[in-house]
Amino acid sequence: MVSKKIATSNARQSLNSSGLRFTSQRALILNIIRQGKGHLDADEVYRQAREKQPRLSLSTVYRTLQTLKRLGLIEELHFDEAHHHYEIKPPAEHHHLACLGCGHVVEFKYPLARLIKRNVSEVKDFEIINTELRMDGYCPKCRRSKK
Amino acid sequence: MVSKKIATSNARQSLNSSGLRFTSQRALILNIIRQGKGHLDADEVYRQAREKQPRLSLSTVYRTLQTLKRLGLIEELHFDEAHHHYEIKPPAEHHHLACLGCGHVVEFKYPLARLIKRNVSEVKDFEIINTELRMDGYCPKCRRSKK
DNA sequence: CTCAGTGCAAAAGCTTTGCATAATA
DNA sequence: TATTATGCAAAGCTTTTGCACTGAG
Repeated sequence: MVSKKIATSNARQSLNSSGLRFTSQRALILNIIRQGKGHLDADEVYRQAREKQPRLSLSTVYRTLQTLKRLGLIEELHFDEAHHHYEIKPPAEHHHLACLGCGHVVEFKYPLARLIKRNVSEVKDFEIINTELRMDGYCPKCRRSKK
Repeated sequence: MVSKKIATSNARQSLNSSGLRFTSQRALILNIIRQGKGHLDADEVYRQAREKQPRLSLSTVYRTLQTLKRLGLIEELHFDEAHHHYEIKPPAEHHHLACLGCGHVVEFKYPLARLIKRNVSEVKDFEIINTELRMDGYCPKCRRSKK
């Protein structure tokens, strides 16, 4: 996979230029999130990571997630549940719709921040850093079998 | 306060018609959330509730929050932090913009669900139950004093 | 009178932290 | 070699649960 090597060297640069170190653990965790279908929580990252590095610890996962988040390499999402989810920070603003029936998560792009900033007076003078839209509902399949 | 008595009897009806009971604890907790400026987390509700009912327990707060949420009387919000926030469920769809500098939260109304459902093909066939938009950024004041 | 709700205490997640050891720059 | 990062174990928070007792309907 060509893009993986490029992405890895980008991550190395991001880390080094912040005075941080590029370790095998950080590379592994980043790759897991990059390839992760859907959105992974810390424990899922941990489980997948241990398949490659059995001695890796859960604390390292948590610390790495925070580091990567701080560097802007990944994004932290807040679902309904009690824990956080992570995904690679995408170039375009995008959002999430989760089915309450089957748990399936649909992603879609939509330039909301721009729209809101233009149309909502309370927001006009803010500098928007981050935008997260989360919707819940029922997908067609689950809607049918709901009752 | 006139509206309080009305709201209380509404809550009583909501509870009773679901086979649930209207207790002093539930009334108290609901009133605290109703009058709460901003968005309260479970512990803040607990602290305020104990001023009136010192023997009230934290478990009751959690159980009541879930009950009220299930009844649609309050809404659960997911901020950046590790715990949830609650507010009275407003009639119109509204959203939140939090300043990363001073923590101030601005609320604004905007009919997003309708808009998204109309404009995003991936969403068209879903039955939307809940929509939450959260944005972070810097308010004019904090933006100035940021550097 | 009956069953749902409460208080208390204990347990169960998820996440963070202290410290000695290992590894990067 | 000088720090930064890791692993391990322990602690910290938020939230949930079991059970006997209380109280609303």
